[in-house]
Amino acid sequence: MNSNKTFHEVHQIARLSSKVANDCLKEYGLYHAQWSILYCLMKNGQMIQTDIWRYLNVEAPTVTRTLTRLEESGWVVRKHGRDKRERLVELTDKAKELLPEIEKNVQRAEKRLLEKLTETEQLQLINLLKKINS
Amino acid sequence: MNSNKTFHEVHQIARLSSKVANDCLKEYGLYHAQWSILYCLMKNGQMIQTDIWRYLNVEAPTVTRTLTRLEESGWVVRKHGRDKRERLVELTDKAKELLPEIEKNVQRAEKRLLEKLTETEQLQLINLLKKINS
DNA sequence: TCCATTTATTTACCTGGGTAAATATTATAC
DNA sequence: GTATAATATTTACCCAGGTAAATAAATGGA
Repeated sequence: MNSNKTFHEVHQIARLSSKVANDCLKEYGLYHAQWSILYCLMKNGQMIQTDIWRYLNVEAPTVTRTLTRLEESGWVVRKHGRDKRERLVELTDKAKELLPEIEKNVQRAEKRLLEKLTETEQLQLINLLKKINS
Repeated sequence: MNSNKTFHEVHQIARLSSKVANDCLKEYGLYHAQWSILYCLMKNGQMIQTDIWRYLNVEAPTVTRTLTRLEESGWVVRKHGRDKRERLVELTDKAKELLPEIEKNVQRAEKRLLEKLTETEQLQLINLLKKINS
């Protein structure tokens, strides 16, 4: 009985979350899915596309499309590696310069998203989500 | 510090959630957003579109598009009311007949989504999500 | 060596979220 | 009564998720 409407509540929070994220990224011309890839590259350095979509847990075509946009807007470059099937993705200088500032903005936005919860509840939430996704 | 990566975790659970929902709706030719509207109509009876998007907390054009698909596939009908701006939406006989069975399927899918959590944790999660969305 | 299989990426097409602007109708103020 | 404002819906166009199938390159086995 208690699982009734789970989909609905998850759906609601997901839309709210991407709205808040998109909002704080707007001034940089970025969207939340683009940010998630840039964040990934900032923490891991050069990656091939397969690394990215496996880490983010999305499908390969989704990453292809988003990377195309990120390349067009000058946030990443893609090179061919020794294995010519792979594409090596890395941040541009513009990205390396701006990302730390953007990260701070995103962290503030995350705080706003959770501001109705106490510190304890915030920790509980993250842990429950991680447990489901594990 | 604890709010770091909230967007990421929420995003993950959201995709998992819609995947599980779509999967259990596949045999009826439905998608999760379509189900959410049908569920809404099943509980509330005839509604106008504004009632639907305000309840689901999405934008009007999103509901317009999804209703068009639901009408094409024979789940709902739309009529004009006394106020000619409004469109009254209601379930077809096919929908009324199948929805109770579909609801049971969806409830089972919701249980699968949460199966890694204890009963207590499931309640905690729903309550935390509701609190954020309130 | 050569053919079959695997792997990495892309293309085409579907659903579903958003915003901005257009349309049609109703409500309101003067 | 008529012009203006508000309301309900739609249209056009973004971004982002998915699947299925195509392409290209590398790997492996006979």
